[in-house]
Amino acid sequence: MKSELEIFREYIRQRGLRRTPERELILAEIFATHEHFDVDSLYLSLRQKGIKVSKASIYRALPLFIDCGLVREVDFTDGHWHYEHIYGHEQHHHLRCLACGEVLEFAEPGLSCLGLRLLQEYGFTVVSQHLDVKGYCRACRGHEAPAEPEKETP
Amino acid sequence: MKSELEIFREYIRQRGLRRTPERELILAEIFATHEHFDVDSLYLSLRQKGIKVSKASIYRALPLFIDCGLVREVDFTDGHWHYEHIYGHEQHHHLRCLACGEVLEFAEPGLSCLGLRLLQEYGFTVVSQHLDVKGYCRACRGHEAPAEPEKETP
DNA sequence: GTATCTGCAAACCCTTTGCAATAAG
DNA sequence: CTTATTGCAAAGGGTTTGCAGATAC
Repeated sequence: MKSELEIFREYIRQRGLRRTPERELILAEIFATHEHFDVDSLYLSLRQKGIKVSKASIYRALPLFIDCGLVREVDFTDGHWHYEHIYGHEQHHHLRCLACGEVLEFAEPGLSCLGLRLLQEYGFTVVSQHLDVKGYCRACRGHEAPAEPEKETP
Repeated sequence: MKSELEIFREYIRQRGLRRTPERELILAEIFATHEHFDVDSLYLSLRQKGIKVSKASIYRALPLFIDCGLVREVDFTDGHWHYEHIYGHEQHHHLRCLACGEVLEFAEPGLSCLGLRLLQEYGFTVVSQHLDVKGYCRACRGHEAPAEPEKETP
């Protein structure tokens, strides 16, 4: 299996873009980080390692990583984007606790045939699918009651 | 079945908030509108009817509607939030065309038992779940090829 | 009467962009 | 050499907030 760096260099070459240390340092940091990140946390963790890259460069590099399928936008809950690296990571979805903000990942194999169904039924070609579940995690359950019980058909 | 206005008034009363014409006009407009909206379109459609409500009031009213389960945030694709009214509307998910931006709705009954599974497996109490699918609609299919074919396990 | 709500405009904050200097190919 | 990229700082744009006046209750 190719490394993320190889994937990225191939993408860069194909597009006639330029291989720069900044982009590769940012990419390395993204894949060194355990999970979700945002621009600010990424910027800070680079700085803490003594790597000086401007936020502008991070903002300009992210669309490239997304475009070549290494990274995806996850959510926009706090008024800014959160991202995660997806290459080499099982397809998964997210549980977000409304009380503590914790994010859990889970798999939903039942969705594997959804793409085919959407193609047949709507002529829609699926590129990505993500299930976003909000609620209360085990620790917060009871402490903070949900406003309304979930209903399938209100 | 209670009307959205009744739901909202009950919510307002319970919280000791105040029933104002502005909030109810905004709510009425949201439910008069066919589907998805954003703050700007809502503001403009109110204005076109000669209803003067400030954007600040809209921004301050939306969290209330969301909190009482009448409205939900849908996505943040264009750099700002989009919303939809959900009360009295079948639970559904979204297909977003990456080429033309069109949004289709579809049902996924297979997810109806997900809540129970997440509760058993993770102790997670589901409040809401939304499946966000990106890809290319029938009209755009072929015109603009997806960057990477979808893979279940990369 | 008192506390909430509205409208206005300014403040906020994340993100984008213009520009000159730098560096990749 | 030519053109993409970087860093800086300023601009952008949706959202939030402070404040004075209006208004529910």
